[in-house]
Amino acid sequence: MAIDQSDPKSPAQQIADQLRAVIRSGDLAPGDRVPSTSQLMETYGVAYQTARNAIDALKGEGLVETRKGAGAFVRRLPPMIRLGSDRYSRAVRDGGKAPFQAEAETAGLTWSQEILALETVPAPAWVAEWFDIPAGTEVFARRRRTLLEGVPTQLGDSYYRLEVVEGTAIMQEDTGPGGGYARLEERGHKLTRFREELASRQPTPEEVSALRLSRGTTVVELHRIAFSEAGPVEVFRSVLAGDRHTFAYEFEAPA
Amino acid sequence: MAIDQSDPKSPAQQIADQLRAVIRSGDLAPGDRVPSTSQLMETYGVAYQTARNAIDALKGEGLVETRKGAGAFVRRLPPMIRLGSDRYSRAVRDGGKAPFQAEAETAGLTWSQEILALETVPAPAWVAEWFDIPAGTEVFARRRRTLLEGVPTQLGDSYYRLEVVEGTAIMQEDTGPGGGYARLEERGHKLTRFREELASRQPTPEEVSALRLSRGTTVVELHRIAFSEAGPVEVFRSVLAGDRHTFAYEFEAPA
DNA sequence: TAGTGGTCTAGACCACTTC
DNA sequence: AAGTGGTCTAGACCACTAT
Repeated sequence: MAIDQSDPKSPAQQIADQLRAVIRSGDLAPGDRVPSTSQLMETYGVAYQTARNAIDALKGEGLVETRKGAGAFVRRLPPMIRLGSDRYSRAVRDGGKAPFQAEAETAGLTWSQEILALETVPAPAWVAEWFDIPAGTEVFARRRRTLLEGVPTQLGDSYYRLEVVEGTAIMQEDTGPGGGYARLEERGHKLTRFREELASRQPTPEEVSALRLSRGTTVVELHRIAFSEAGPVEVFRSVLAGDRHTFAYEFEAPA
Repeated sequence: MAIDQSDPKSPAQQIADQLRAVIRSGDLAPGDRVPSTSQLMETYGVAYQTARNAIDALKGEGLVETRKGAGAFVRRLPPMIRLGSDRYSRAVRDGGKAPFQAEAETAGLTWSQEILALETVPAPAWVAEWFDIPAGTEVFARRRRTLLEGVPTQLGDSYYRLEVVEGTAIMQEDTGPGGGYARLEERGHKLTRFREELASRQPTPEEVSALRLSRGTTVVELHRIAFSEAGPVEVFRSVLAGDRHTFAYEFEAPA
C-alpha cells in the first residue's frame, strides 16, 4: 500500500494496479465502494490529480463506475442477453414475436421499443450496394431504439426498397404481431437467408447518450442483410451496448 | 474557434467537440496532425490540462492517437480482416492452411504465429463444462499469438482432452499442414459443427501490451467449440483486436 | 453540512522526437 | 535546441449526494 519511487511505472499506474488486483481478487466486489480520491491521497501521499488518474484508468477499463457526489464503485455487470441465430426463426414470428423480443423474453427480461423515425431517405452507399440500386435512390428507413427493462440497449435502422414496404405496416409505428419480418413474408418475400457482420468499437458521444453508456463500455456494430430468393429484402444496421450482449452462431462444418 | 462560457459543456468538451467535427468532416484526414496542446492553449486560452483533457477524450473514442514527443494524429484505421465461417472448411485444411491463415492470405496479408505455451493444465470451469468432465481434470492447452504483417492481432488458447491429442502434432510447436483441425480429422475426429460466441469489451492492461493496443481500441472475446459427432473436440478462447477484425456469419432462415 | 467526483489554473520536470 | 506528450503538485471552485 505504498508508492515505489524506483518503479518505472507512474504512481497513478501503481495505484491503479493495486486497486485492480483487489477488485480481481474479489475483495472488492461489484457494487462495493472504491477508496475515494481523498483517501487515496492520504494513504499514498499523492496529489488529487494523481489519485484521480488512477481511478480514471480503471474507469477506462470498465472496472469502475463513478457517481458524482456519491463515490466510485466497482462496476456491476449488467445481465447479458445472448443473441443466437434462432431468433430469426419462423416459429418465433408465428408466435407473434419480433426477433429481439423473443431473445429478451427467453432471458426473462421485459422488452420495449421506441420509434425514432419513419422516413424516406436517399440510400446510404452501403445500403445501395446490397440492394444493387444507384446510390442515393430513395429507400424507406425505420429507426428505432430497443429497451430492456426500460434501459436502452440497441439503436437499429432498417432499410427497405420503397416498393417492398409501401402499403404495409412496416411504414407504421406498430408493425403488428411477429414484427416487420412477418409483414414481409405476408407480402410474398419469403425469407431464406441472413447474413450478419459484427464489429467492436468505442461508442461515439451520440451513442453514449442515446444508450446511456458509462465510460469503459464498448459497442457492437451489427449489420444484417435479410435475403429472400430474389435477393436482399432488408438491410439493417444496429449499435448495441457491448456489456449487455453476446452473439452466438452455430454452423455445420463447411465443405 | 473559441470557448463559450455560457455553454454548460466544459471547455475541454467544447474543444473536443470542435476537433471531432473537423475530423469527421475529413478536413483532418487519418494520419494528419492534430493541433498540439500548446497550440490549443493559445488558440482557446486554456491551461495545459484542459487542452490535454480534450485530446484525451478523443483518444478514448479511438479517433486520435498520440506519439510521445512527436504529436497527436488522427488515427489511421488498420486494415480490417473479415473472419467468415468458411474459414473452417475442409477445403482450406486440405489446402494445407490453418483457418486464420486462409483469411489472412485472402486479404493479402502475411500471417505468422508464435507459440506462447504448450502445457497440461487443470481445465477451467467453462472448458470442463463443454467437455462434460469434472472441473480441474487435466487438459492440454495450446496458447498462441497470431500476427498479421508482423503485428500481433490475436491471443488464442485451445483446449483438448488429453486422450484426443496425445501423440499428435497438436502437442508440438508446429501442427503441420492444415493446422490442428487437420490433425484431429486424421485421428478420426471428423468435425461436423462449430459454435462461436462473441463479446465486445475493453482490453485488460495485459491484453493492451500483448496486442500492442492503443487507447481507444476494444477487443472481441471469441469462444469457439468444435464438435465431432461424439461431442466437443476442441474448446477455444481468443481475444482479438477490435479494430482489425470483423466477423461475418451467413445462415439459412431457421424454421 | 461534510464528503465526493469533476473541472480548471499555473507551474514544474522528464523523456522523447524532430531538425 | 525546440517542441511535444506525459506526469505530477498545489490550490481553487462547482455541483451533487448523503446524513
